Amino acid sequence: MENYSKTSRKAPLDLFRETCRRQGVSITPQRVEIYRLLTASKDHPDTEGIYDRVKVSFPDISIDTVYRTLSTFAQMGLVNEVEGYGQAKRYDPVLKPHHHFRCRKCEKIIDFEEDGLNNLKLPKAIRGKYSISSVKVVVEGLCDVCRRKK
Amino acid sequence: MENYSKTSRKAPLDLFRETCRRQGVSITPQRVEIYRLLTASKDHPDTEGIYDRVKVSFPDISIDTVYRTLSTFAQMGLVNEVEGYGQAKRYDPVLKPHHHFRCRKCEKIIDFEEDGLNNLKLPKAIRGKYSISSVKVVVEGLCDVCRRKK
DNA sequence: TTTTCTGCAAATCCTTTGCATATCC
DNA sequence: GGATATGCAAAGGATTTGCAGAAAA
Repeated sequence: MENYSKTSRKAPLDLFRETCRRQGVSITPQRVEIYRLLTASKDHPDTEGIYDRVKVSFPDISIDTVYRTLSTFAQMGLVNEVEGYGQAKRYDPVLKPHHHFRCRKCEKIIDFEEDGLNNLKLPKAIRGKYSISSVKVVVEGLCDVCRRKK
Repeated sequence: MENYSKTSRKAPLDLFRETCRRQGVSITPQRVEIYRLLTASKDHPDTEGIYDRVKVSFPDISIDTVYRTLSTFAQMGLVNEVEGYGQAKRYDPVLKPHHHFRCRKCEKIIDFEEDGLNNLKLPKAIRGKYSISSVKVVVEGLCDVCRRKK
C-alpha cells in the first residue's frame, strides 16, 4: 500500500513534479491541474473530457494545450494511452500493470487485476524475437447497464 | 484444418457470398475484390492501404466506397477492427480468436495463438457482471527490426 | 534572460454524409 | 422496377502545427 493519505494527494503530485524536473519539462499551473484531474479520473477520459473539467478552474485554457499536455504526459510515462477502435484517444492514469474490460456499446472501460494474468505464457516465437514492454488482457462485451437495455 | 485448397480461395469467397445473401447485402465487384484483398492480407491494413491495393483492379474506385465497405464488413462480422491508439482504423480478416503483438515503433501487428491463453481466468467481478464476447491478449514492445535499429 | 509553454488560428488527417447516377436483385 | 451501392463533393470530428506573446527556469 502507498504510504500517503488518499485525501491529500501529496504523493501523486510529488511524482509529477519530480518526473517533470528529471525530464526537463516545465511545471505550469495548467499541467498541474490536468495531472490532478487525470489521476482523479476513473473513466479513462479523452482530451475533450479533460478539457471540459479543466475549464472549471482554467476557463481560458485552449483545447490544443490539453492535447499537447496529454501527449506530453504520455511520452513522459505519466499516463498511458488506452487501446481503442479509432475514436478519440483516451488516457489511463493507472501505471501499474492491469487489464481492461470494454463495453462495446457505451465504450465504458473497467480496470481489473487478476493474479493468474500477471505472468502469461507467450509463445517462443513472440518471446524470443521481440522485446516486450507490456502484456495486457482486453476483454470485450456488454456492461451490466447496456446488457439490460438490449 | 479447412477442407479447401489454399490456392483456390473458393471457400472464403463462398463464405462471403453466403454471408451477404443471408444479411441482404449486395454483392458488388468492388466488395468482392476488397474482401479478396483483405483475406489475402497479413498486415492488418487500414482503409488507405486497401484503397491503394484495390485501385490496381478498380482504378476509379473512390476511397469513401472503401471506408463504407470495410465498415459494412465489420458490422457483418466478416472482419474485425483492430485495437489501436487513435490512428487510422485497421482491419483483421482472421475471425478465429487469436492474440496480437504490436510494435510500438513501426506499428506492425503480429498474430499469435497459444493454448494456454484460450481460457483465461477472469475475476468474478468481470465474469459475473458483464456479458463477454471476446478475450484477447495484447502484447506490446519492439519488433525484431525496430529493436535492432534502436 | 533564455527556454519552454500557451492561446489563437489555420492546417491536416481520418472518416462520414448527401445526393444523383449506376448497379444489383 | 425497386432497393441498394457507388462516386463525387462537401462536411465533420479529432488532432497537429506555426507563430507571437506570456510564463517558467
